[in-house]
Amino acid sequence: MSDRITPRTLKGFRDYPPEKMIPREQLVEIARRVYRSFGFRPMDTPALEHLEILTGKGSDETDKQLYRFEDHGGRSVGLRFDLTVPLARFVAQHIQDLGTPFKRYQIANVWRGENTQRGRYREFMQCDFDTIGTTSTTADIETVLVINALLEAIGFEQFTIRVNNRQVLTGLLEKLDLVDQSTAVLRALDKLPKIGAEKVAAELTSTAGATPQQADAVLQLSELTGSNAEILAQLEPLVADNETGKRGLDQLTELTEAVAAAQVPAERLKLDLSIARGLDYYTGMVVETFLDELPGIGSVCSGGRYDNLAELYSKQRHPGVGASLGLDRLLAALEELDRLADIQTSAQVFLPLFIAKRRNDYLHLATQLRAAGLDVELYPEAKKLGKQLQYADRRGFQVAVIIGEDEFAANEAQLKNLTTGESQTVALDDEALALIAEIRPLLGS
RNA sequence: GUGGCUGUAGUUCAGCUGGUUAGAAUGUCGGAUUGUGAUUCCGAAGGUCGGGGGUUCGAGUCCCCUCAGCCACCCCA
Repeated sequence: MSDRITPRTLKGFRDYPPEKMIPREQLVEIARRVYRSFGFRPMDTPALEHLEILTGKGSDETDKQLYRFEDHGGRSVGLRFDLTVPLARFVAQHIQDLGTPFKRYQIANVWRGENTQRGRYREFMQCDFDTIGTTSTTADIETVLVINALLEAIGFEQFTIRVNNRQVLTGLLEKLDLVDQSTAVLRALDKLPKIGAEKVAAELTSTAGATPQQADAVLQLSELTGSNAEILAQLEPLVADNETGKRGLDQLTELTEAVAAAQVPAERLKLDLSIARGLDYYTGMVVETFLDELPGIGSVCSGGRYDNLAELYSKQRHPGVGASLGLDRLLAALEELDRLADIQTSAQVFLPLFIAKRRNDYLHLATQLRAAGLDVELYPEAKKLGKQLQYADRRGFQVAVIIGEDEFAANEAQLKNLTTGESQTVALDDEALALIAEIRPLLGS
């Protein structure tokens, strides 16, 4: 019997026991609700795609991380490593039927064979929302509003949405004749908060081939500080003689005004010209979101505008804008801030199986309560009442409905508030209406 | 992918320079208490010391490989 297989999971892949899954499902539920409230519609794509769909982009980095293999029919296939590439394929294939603007959300797992760290796994969930087929700045603005609504709905009040516009940087690079090196410049700039201006300047000269003067010129953008209005004012002379840069400035101005008009507290939106985002397909607005209480955890919601989503798969141009909620980071943050309620049950109402012979009566009552919209768990064994209540207590049930022979005889139920320990006696009519009415107020919060 | 740290009951950890049947706390289960849940008391189960190989009279302890976790680089959610 020693040749039994050791139970284990692959590196970077995780099991989700109920105590992890319950807050996870709650977050996903919140995200869905917020996305829908802005009119985004659900969609999904297969986990597995033809390899050339995924490798099309050709970046070495994604190529290294891609899970790839041959399927049973000898096809080369790969697991999706993000939701953007499958969206591009989907749009190229179906946009005629969908019409534009196409607003979608997609919450699904993706896989990357990279090295693991806390909060970084090989299988993880992305919660993306995008608006495809419009270049309107209104869609950019709405993206910021969705991020704000998302974090509010999760229960955060202190967070900062940092916004930049790629065209500002692109304009500057045009002036400096560095456009060809934009990817290297972006990656260097992205490290600014981590390694500091000096090292970024060094990387700009070594990797991006900039002269020290050019590096300084690029870095001066990120040194602009002050209120949003002050930053915009300082930016104006820097982009004055470049069309691209001016467009970026105009869009940023429009965005700050619109977001304020939409009642987002002013301190939450911060123009930050050092926000770069390493991905080179962004062409307009870029956005990252930080929790003020835990800035070190990184951006919990990031995205931006891209000019041509499906260029690899279609002759048509499909501009779009969107962002992705970092579910795992957010869960890690909530855990660290001790904001995860210790709920280990799906139901709130606990029904002990007190008298074994009365099982069918309990089942009947549970059915009545469920019909009234209450979630009820009936204990499956007629163990001692103390044990059953202990089970309910440990799992975070809010109320227990206790009915023994005395109560059955008197047509009563004992309604116990498991949080306070108090009990009350409630008459048990044929439809349990009085009981239902008494349970409801106990399930607040 | 590169480099560093770590790995002992479900969980958090003890285990001195290698030395007989690997401990504690907590949790789990049972009982004291066959009608009331975080208290108390009693009892039980639970470990091939991550896995494999080697050195040794003897390895949880030393060496090698491997797997997993964490950290940095890289990249990013």
